Amino acid sequence: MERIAEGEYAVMEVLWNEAPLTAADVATRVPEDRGWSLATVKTMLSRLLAKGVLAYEEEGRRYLYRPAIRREDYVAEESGRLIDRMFGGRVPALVAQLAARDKLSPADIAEIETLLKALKS
Amino acid sequence: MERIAEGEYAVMEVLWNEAPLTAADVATRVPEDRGWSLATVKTMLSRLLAKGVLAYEEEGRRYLYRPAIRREDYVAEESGRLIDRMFGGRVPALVAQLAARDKLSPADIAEIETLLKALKS
DNA sequence: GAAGCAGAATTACACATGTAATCGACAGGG
DNA sequence: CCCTGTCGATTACATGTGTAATTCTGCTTC
Repeated sequence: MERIAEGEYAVMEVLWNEAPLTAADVATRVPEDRGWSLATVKTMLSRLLAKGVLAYEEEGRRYLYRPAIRREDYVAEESGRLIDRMFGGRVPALVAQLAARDKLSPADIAEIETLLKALKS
Repeated sequence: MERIAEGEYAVMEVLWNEAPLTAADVATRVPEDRGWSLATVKTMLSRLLAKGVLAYEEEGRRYLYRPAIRREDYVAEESGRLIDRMFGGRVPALVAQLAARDKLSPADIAEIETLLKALKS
């Protein structure tokens, strides 16, 4: 699966939330703070098509875009990459790091514990 | 803190493991599979200096390079970025994803549980 | 039917990154 | 003293990315 750049990812997010959409619709749904013009969004869409992570169907003269890959799959790949690179593939090392940085609220801890408990049965 | 590109990161890894080192020494320690020439390694070193994430001291005519940022800090920043982008900042969502993908061995689970238990006291 | 508008396609351009080669300075061996 | 190897510094060049503007083409509206 081709790599998706940071900006492109924002477009994918939109389409993972709602699809199919026209280019114009995607543009209105991209987070405000990107400050993108419609032209920029169209560039992103083309590049994502070229990467094969989006598909489209023609609706009259317009395209309706939709994701061609599943969000879970991409997210899994990216997180795997990070865990491999930064933690030698060891998930516990990641969790230890988060713990050391106080990134885990008591609620997070409880939630994770419940998750893990369920896994063991 | 400036962003470190994938390739540059490999150089940082070397120096986080052992520092200070000369450019030549870094080159020999970069993973084989990169297939980098010494020139490439030198480019990386310059760019990392420019980004302020490396420092050096002169030893005669050579530089001895050493990290100017701590590995933990950088790793924390990067993992935070990924968790924010892909999991809405929710660590349990990340763990759930890993679980759903069978990325957690029984040993991992046990290790994480121990970790979390320690946190609560 | 001409003019404009709305889509996608094409082109643009600067900065980042991967991957070097080349340059200019100097140190050490003959 | 000069040659050569070794440094860092500078330059190179293709591809990716952010961020558009421009072009081409066909539908709509006078």
